[in-house]
Amino acid sequence: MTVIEDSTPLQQNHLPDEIIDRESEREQLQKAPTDQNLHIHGPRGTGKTHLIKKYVEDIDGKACYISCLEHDTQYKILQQLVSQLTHDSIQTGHHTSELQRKIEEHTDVLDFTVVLDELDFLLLNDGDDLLYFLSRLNNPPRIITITANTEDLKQQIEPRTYSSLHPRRIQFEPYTGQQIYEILADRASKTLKPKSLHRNAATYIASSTQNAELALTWLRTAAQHADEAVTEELVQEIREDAYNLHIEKHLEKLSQHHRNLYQAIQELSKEKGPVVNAGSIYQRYQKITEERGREPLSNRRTSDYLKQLEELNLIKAEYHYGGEKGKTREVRLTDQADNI
DNA sequence: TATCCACCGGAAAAGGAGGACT
DNA sequence: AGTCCTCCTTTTCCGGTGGATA
Repeated sequence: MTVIEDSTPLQQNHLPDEIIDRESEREQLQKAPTDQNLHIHGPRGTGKTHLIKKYVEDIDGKACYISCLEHDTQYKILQQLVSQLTHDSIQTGHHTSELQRKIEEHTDVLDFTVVLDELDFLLLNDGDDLLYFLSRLNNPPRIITITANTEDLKQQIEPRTYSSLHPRRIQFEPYTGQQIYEILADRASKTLKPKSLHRNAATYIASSTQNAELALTWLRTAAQHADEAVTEELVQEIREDAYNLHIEKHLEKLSQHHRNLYQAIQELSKEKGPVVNAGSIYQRYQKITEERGREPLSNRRTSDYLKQLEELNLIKAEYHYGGEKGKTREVRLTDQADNI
């Protein structure tokens, strides 16, 4: 016995045609002049990527969507751009300027949009070289940047880049409990048998998180476990599972080393309390990695990886520059109490 | 006043994969 | 096939941080 009628709309990457409660943002997006660059900022799970992907579908063919989580250097993004524009794949080994020239050939004759999602991961590695290059072309493409951590691009990039980019900012606020409730109810109506999502269950989820992605993962997990209906008890029962699944989904996109690091923090915070410092994390990470028969990365390298986990909001870190604790950072896991 | 803590984070360098040319 | 180029990933090196302690 299952409560699921049509599992498609429940799946992780499903993009429903209608977006709930993002009317004003959608309007801002559609009404912005097409030569105006945009910077979209908002916490995770507020529908930024979702809305942009729909937008890209609407103006089909004229936009390149690139996630800087996967393509985190200027070079990789240039490769992506060239291969999307020319429809064939580019290997490594080329000169950056050669790729830039190819892109320039396209911009000269074609107006198109470049969407850079998760921009923080590019800025972390390569700074703003790519943004500078794109914005200073003769006939620059329209640039839409999306980030969860950089509210104001001006703080993060060179003044000369900012002045040629000069993006209009579109801010996504966290969903309210009411909105999360509506999203859940809507999704349930499309996927579950009638009346199988209890009102209290949806209310419980909606009062626990403002992150729509997490809320939907939660609903999905509950629906898969449900016999007759998704009840409040069931939703409470699987709370932990749903959250872990949500985390796993993010970690999947990263490397085994990231996962080992995360596990190290998990273990340590279970043993010694929630706050752990970077040194002990590294030691535990080494142990875990060696036990799996792999060579651990250097301390310096994992320091960068920790930063990436932080950017993804999987951990929180507090930096100390000197003082009684020396120069270090204290790390703890982001948990549901943080209302992500 | 010198030294210590504990590790951050920038810079440089090493090693590797792939392309272009001879 | 060999050489030289490119960029990517990772390591190595090291200066720096500011209160606590001797």
